[in-house]
Amino acid sequence: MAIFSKTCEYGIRAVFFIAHKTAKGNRIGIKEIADGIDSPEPFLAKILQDLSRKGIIQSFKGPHGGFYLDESSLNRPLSDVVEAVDGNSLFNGCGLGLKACSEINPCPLHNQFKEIRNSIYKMLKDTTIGTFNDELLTGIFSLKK
Amino acid sequence: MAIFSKTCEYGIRAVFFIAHKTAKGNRIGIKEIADGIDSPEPFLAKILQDLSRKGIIQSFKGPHGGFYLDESSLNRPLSDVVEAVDGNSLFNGCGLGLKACSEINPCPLHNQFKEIRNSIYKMLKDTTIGTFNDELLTGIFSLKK
DNA sequence: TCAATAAAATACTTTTTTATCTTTTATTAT
DNA sequence: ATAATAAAAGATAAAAAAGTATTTTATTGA
Repeated sequence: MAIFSKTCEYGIRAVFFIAHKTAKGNRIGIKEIADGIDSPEPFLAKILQDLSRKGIIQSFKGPHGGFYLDESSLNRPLSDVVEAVDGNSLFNGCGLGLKACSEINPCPLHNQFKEIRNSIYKMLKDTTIGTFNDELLTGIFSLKK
Repeated sequence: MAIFSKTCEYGIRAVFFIAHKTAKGNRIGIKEIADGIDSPEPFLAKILQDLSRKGIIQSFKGPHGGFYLDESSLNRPLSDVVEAVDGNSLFNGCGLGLKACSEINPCPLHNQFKEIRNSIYKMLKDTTIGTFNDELLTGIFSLKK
């Protein structure tokens, strides 16, 4: 098992890619994004449509249309993307799958998981969609392969 | 998305349950385990057969048969259970799903995920199947609901 | 207005995960 | 030996996730 669903992995890679490709007000098409992050195009289209509907990214139809990010979207934490796609069970669900697990009715690993969930949440909250724009321009980070 | 698959959640809950129910040399049947951890019985049977085949737990057929744990199984780290069921991608896979992600070809979140994976691994390595036997006897921990 | 462009929406297929059901094998006690 | 017990094995089924294809809507520029 991976931490995120495939949908979420593609979604995060896509928002990073869109961020660094549309830094100066332009837009980018689904084909180029899918190619840039090595994902199946029609599947990614659905993911981005969903993120667009939820206001996480922006889009525009027609010629010279495409996906882009406005200023406030660039500053969104990655946790918003994850929550939009995978929900918030990663941040507050029980590690052993118990619905009623809580401080007063804990599973054996309750406290251990609380720490881990918090560190995942903190990491995603402290990283914005635009965080890596500079580094992506220099090519030191990979979003495909 | 949860951290573990359903299969793995049931597996971990089951080994904890078997550990505390068979502390004094006896065995426990699949029905009682499924009931004790609130899991679908035939599905759990599959999981336990697999764990038994892999030597993570022990079993015995026939009257008074059932599942149990020998001394060395009780001292196994939980990471062995997780690895047997979900594989080791949780411990060494890329958070963004990139096959070739590594120190020399990192994804943007490579270092952040390394820390998180390490803390998950450490937690599972430091916890053995028998770790909670005493606490489970007192009923302070829940394995169902 | 019309053709071209590109995302949105919808419907569908495949694969994987989760779950169930049936038959077989091993063991015990009578 | 035989009947009862309980896990092992195998075959199927249902649900969810991943992926594809087709049609519709919005926008632009000629």
